[in-house]
Amino acid sequence: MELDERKKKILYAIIQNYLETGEPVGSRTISKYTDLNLSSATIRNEMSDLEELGYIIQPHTSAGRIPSDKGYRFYVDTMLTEKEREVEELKGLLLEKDEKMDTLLKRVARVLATNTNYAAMISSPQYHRNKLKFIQLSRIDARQLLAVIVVEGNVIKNSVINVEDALDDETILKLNILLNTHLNGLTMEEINLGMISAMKQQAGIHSEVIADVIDAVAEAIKADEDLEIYTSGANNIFRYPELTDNKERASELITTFEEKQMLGELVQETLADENNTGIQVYIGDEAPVEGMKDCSVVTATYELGEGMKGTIGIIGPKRMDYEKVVATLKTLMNQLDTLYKK
Amino acid sequence: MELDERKKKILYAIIQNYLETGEPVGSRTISKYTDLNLSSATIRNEMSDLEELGYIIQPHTSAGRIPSDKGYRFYVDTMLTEKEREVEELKGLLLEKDEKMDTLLKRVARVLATNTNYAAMISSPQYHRNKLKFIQLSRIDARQLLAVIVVEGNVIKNSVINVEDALDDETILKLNILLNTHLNGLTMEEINLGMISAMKQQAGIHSEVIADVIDAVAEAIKADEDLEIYTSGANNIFRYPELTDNKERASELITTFEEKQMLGELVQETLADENNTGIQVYIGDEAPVEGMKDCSVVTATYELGEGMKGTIGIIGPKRMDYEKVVATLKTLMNQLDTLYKK
DNA sequence: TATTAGCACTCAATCTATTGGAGTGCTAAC
DNA sequence: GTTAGCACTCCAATAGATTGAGTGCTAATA
Repeated sequence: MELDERKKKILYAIIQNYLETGEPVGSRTISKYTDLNLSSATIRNEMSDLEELGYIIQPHTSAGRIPSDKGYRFYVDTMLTEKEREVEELKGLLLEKDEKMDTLLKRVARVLATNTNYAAMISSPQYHRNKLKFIQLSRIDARQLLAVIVVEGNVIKNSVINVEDALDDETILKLNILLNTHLNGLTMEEINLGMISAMKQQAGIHSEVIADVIDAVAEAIKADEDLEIYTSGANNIFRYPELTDNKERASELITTFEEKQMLGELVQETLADENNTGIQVYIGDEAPVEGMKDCSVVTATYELGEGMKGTIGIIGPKRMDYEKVVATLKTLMNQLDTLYKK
Repeated sequence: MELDERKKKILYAIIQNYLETGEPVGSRTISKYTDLNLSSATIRNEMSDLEELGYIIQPHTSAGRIPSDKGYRFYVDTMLTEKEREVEELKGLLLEKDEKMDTLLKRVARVLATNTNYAAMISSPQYHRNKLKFIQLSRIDARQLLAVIVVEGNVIKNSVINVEDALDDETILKLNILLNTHLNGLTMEEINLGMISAMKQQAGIHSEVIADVIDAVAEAIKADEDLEIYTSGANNIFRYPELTDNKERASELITTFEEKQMLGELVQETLADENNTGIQVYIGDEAPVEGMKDCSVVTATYELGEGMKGTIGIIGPKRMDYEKVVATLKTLMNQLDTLYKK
């Protein structure tokens, strides 16, 4: 048995109705709502077929039908290809270039959450492909050095290095030159261990101290450790009884938002997806995050200049307003894009 | 009518029983549990008095009694003065000096939450009294300067400054000297506007550019904006039906944990309390945070070296195990103290 | 005078029918 | 292939009935 055109229409109508009401939908409703001009009995037959095909589910005998994950998948796929709802206005978002990265991201998360009434997350941009722009060691103390590393896009990292023997100004100057000549202009990936050991050799005399220093610098350079994730609107899950009626589940969800590492997987997966059409939808089990089996997740990859990629995600119930969410995300991406071009 | 010794004993017993069970406690229970050897009828009379005095409440006729906020207050006060439960072990906390501040604080929050089964928060230490240790401007680009500010205790702040006209190395050197001679060794509070304008004057020639630079430095120095607050265990509220049965309230609480600014007030209030015995208990309305009317909050001020003060808080239901929480907090403070002394 | 036993009363919580209605599946007719 | 009709199912809501923990009051007791 295949999905003919009529079945598709009916399935679409069922899901749309369910998204609106959150209640199981019966044959009579569809018979009246759609312009198919079919009696409820006919719809019933078709629904029976759709259930057999796995697109819809009956919570119990004598109840209407609700979409299965497969059904949602059908809906999302056809929706994304066929419809192109004009982009909505994003309320309350004013982006300014000078804003600091973290406050900007926090604000974006909040605006997304309040505009959609779902939970929102946003990851700080990863800058793997970016070039090292500036390295500097300074002495702040007899026994302490400060390493400042600046990457293109003005991402800055600091690291305090404890040294056993005091270094004189000249040594520090030499080290600075050594570091900059070797490393400047390189991307994170181009810096390898061989290079570092070569530098250690060149540094020669103070090898003990210098090894420490270079190690610390290498440590500071490692990018992946500062994948920051900001969330907002976790409280929105309380709007959807199917997510909060079971307290275990609710607690699990809240934990996921609070202990953000788990969301990290979502970020990785979204970024990894190469044939990236921009927006991805995970329904139920499809999401790579434990404890989101009852949710749907819509993610998007944003870009703030070359190589500065991050992930945005909206987490809500399966019956979320996919159209609106997708439209909202698209608006946002546009805004972030213009922001960078300014 | 006053609280005689017997009434106190009964009240104490009622509250303790309620803390254990979470159920309204009746006269018969008290009659059996305590060693007062009084019949339930007598207890009833006493309870009637206690209710009149406002220490306990009857949720409805023919129900047992539960403590009022005033009752809790009595309990906490007598408990804190009389009992000194030996300090419990804190499971899973290994503090190391070299750990970065933010990961340290996150871990402390998590350990507190898992040890107590309540929600925990911890604020980054405020360093008002700390001295400026090191300031440096560097050029990272024709049009961009990087300001690095280090404060005693190795708190580091960066700020990228855009300048219209390129500065030559000499100017930057001069600026560095100017900044360091004027500001080094000063506390945040000792730096005032008069001083800054004096510096602007001295800088003289490049006044336009220099004004920008000094403004940016002043901006970066402002301490209050980086009051970071870390939370953990928000999900624990689901353990206590009285906090989550009403979804509105639950949602409000979760929001408070997620949007951490509100917790900031708690931090301010705790730090402000001068006659600080170390640990404070807020019951219901007493807490300065909206949306915690059904909660109790236990806060403590920790100190990591002179002037580096921060706030720890445990948020749970009113019927929390105050003794355990207080003991746990005390252990923690000890550990933080030893950590600093190392 | 303080304490207690005894009893009537109250009220939330729990259980048990009972009912109404939304919805289905099936069959027979169109 | 479509539809009307009907018996059937099952949830959800409602209304009693029942239970039990707990109270307040009174009268007896130490």
